Amino acid sequence: MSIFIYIILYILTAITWRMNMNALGYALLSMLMRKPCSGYELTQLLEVFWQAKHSQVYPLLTKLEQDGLVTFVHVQQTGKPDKKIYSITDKGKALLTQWVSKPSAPPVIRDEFLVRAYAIGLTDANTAKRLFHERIFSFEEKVAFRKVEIERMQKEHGSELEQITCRHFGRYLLFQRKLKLEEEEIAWCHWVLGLLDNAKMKVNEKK
Amino acid sequence: MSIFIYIILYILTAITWRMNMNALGYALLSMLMRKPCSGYELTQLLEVFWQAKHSQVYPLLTKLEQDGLVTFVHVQQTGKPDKKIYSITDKGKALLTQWVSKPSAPPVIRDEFLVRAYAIGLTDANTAKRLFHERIFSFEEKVAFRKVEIERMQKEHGSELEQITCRHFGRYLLFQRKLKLEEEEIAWCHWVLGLLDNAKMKVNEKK
DNA sequence: GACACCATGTAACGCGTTACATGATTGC
DNA sequence: GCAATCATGTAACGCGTTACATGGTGTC
Repeated sequence: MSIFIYIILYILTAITWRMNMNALGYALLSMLMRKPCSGYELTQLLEVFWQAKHSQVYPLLTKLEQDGLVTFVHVQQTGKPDKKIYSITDKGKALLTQWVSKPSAPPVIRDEFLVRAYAIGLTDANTAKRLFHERIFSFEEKVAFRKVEIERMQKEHGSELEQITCRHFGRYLLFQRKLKLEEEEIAWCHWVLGLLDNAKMKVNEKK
Repeated sequence: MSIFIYIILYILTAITWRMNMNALGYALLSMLMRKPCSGYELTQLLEVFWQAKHSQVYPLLTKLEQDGLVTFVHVQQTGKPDKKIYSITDKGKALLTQWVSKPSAPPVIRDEFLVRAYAIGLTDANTAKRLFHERIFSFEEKVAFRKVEIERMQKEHGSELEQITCRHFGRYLLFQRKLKLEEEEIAWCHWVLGLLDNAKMKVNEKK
């Protein structure tokens, strides 16, 4: 009885091994669900997830194509280099669909700034403030950019955007999430700056 | 004239090359500023930054020791394996101090769940909801844990904790940040669940 | 009897980054 | 003239993960 289960598991393992699909592979497939794209465009769009480099994207697309998960057509352009436009296949769509409802691996987050924040006591209050102001500045840029993107989406697609059936629904969710988290990061920086100011005032009081 | 600059740059490069310090190295140094620790303990404490494995921590500590940035003493224990307690040296402290005020590399964030959220349109509304409920559950656990840690710190160190001079200030900042961001993540999930419910209601209206 | 915790290490492998390589067009 | 944008690729290297290895104590 359970032999069948082992056979199925074996086949699934074999497929997984042959395809060696990692999260980036699925990220590319899910991007291609929205619309066909070139490798170059995918590299830019991937920014909603994380910043993968083209040197990783191009070879992976070749691999996905070999595994029959995507196909591409050559497109000749004038004044610009030629490109390959990739589309997801039925096989790719099936693989992605069965992957979506599986449990997710815990997120990987590595942020140098947090180490600096941790060791902030090694600097004077002014340097500390400078570091947090710089952090705020870089995140405000991100927030501004994110807001533009969200508004553009809302103008283009209207209330349809907030429907699961909309092709851009997933992208919209991620934009909103990034915006929230980036704003929260800024709020945290201001809170820290407040603490640093309190400390300064107390020093002045002592004088 | 500019020859001096090149010599300085060369020396700095040579030092950097020999020490080959990455963010994890500085993370360990900053942990050791708070108190001497074993490699095992450092691996647990590193959780505030990101989850490094012991297989990375132990060899790195050996390297830091060879570079004279940390020292260790053997501590024999009964009922438990022996351990090495590492402390930061003056050289390590100096290196860390000059690193803290340098600009930070952009954070690395890789989260599989976001790919699933992006491709959520491939599943039915119920599966989608299940995925977001699971996400909420795992983040609520983190929030609860974080709150316990913060309260423990506040009880132990009182209002001194909110002073840059406190040895635990950095750690406190990071705990508060994680808490805020984790709560924001949960809020986002609830927002998404709201959208998914709206969609369902509209389907019902059509019936 | 199995599992989790404490504690330290090594080896192999795969993923991701940096750098090398090419080339036409548009804007400052 | 220089940099940026579009567009695709390869090669080398280092970081980080998984797995292998050991072994005593305490808990279910």
